[in-house]
Amino acid sequence: MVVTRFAPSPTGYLHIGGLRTALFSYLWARKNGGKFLLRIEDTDKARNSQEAAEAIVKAFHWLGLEHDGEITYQSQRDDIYAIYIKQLLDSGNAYKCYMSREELDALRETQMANKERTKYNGKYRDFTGTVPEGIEPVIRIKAPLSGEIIVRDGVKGDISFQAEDILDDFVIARGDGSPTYNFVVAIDDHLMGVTEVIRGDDHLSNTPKQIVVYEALGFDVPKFYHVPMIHNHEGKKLSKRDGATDVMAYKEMGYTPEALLNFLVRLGWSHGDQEIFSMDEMQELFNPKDINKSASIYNTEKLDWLNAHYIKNMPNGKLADLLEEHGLLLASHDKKEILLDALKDRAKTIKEMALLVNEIIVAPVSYDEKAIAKSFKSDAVEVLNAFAAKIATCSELHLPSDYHHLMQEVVDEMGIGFGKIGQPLRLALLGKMSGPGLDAVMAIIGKDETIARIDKAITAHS
RNA sequence: GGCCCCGUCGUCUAGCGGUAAGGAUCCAUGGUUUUCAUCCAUGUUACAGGAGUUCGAUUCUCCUCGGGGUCACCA
Repeated sequence: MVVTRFAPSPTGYLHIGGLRTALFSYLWARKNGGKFLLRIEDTDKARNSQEAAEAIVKAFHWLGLEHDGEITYQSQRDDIYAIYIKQLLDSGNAYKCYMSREELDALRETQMANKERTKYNGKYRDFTGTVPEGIEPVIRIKAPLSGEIIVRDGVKGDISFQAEDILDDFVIARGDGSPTYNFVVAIDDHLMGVTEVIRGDDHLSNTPKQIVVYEALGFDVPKFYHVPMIHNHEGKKLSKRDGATDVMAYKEMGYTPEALLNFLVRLGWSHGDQEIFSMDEMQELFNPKDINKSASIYNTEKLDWLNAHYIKNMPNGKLADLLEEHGLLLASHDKKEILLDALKDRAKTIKEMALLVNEIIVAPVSYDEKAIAKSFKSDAVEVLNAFAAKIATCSELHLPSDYHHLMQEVVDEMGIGFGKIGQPLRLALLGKMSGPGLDAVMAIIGKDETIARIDKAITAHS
């Protein structure tokens, strides 16, 4: 059974980087018929973990990712951690350290002055004398002082660390008794039955410490996959400014879950040349062994393209629902299908599409002056009047093709090219020179509105 | 600074000793379209540098350079 987990610290929302590791973990669990667990790393009790968890679950829900089982809150597991602290103390794998903050600071300063690595000096490791008064001791684990620690990483390969380079007897419980990160991670992953840890490679250098904990407790070490970071345009860690914002902001901006997930799954992972992945395909094809070793740069050009792709291929009913979330009520519009068909391959986001819809159903309040000067001369008025007169006499006008036939008739009768009617008509209906097919526009707004807009434009420019 | 990781078009990436270094995006051009967008076609652009190993290196090794991560009683 493959068990993965997503273990965010409660910053209050889920961002792009976190979402990607969550997605990878989710896909790998689903592919193997395993479990995808959620744990909130809130050993720092100052923050409201409940709120953070809700925000993350909400984002997962929007994207269609569901975690299995109950959410684990580290802040509620102190009694569990206490058992393991005691176990290590009893077995002699950990000890109380009475060094004061001042003494520790002084030690560091000396080491820095001597250009040495800053590390705890092991003063209380095998201490037998009398203990200082008035100090709440921290608990330190006895880490190996020499030798090699190998992290077997599924992405990067085997990585070797020398204990003397990176380890010291690090703190596993603070003076107030609360446990620290590297300690609880190992315990929780073990207790939750996590078999594969997929996380950002900023955790790579923590891993040897966690391995020390696993081994001190006699736990099996899980399989690790450290996925490279996502960088911003400057090549630095992603910050709020450049994309590490709340994932839900992408919903606000009009991106679809399909596009966002597809975009993220291809950031750092690939399956040959394939670009488009449905959720089913992702679950079928994802394998962490195909994750890249190098960091990637966050750039939304491809996200825009993917979003446009998914909008283009979306059933109209679903599209209407999404538009409704952006404040556009289309349910009662009798020409909804024509409208959506005319616009769905023109928008990069749902939000943009909502704007495009409004550009059609709301009459223009101004006209492109340059285009008016060029294409709205007296002969154009004549053509428009002829066309308006023609549609006024027709009673059954519903489809784009109905309007197209009438435009064709006018063109034929007057012996002119299509451009002679198209350009002025477009200006009259939309106020500008771009937009969807005019026959569709007219079918959407209807005969009366078409005539009204033609009259209005002629009045305004004669 | 110590330790660790990384280095193919601007960007996302394929490649796993022999390729005209492929795809996607972006950009440009052409076609389609009454317009714009879509769509289709075409095109510009990449193996960080230097030594090895080898008949042959983008691919393997080492060095340099460059970038990133991490060094807490934060997670």
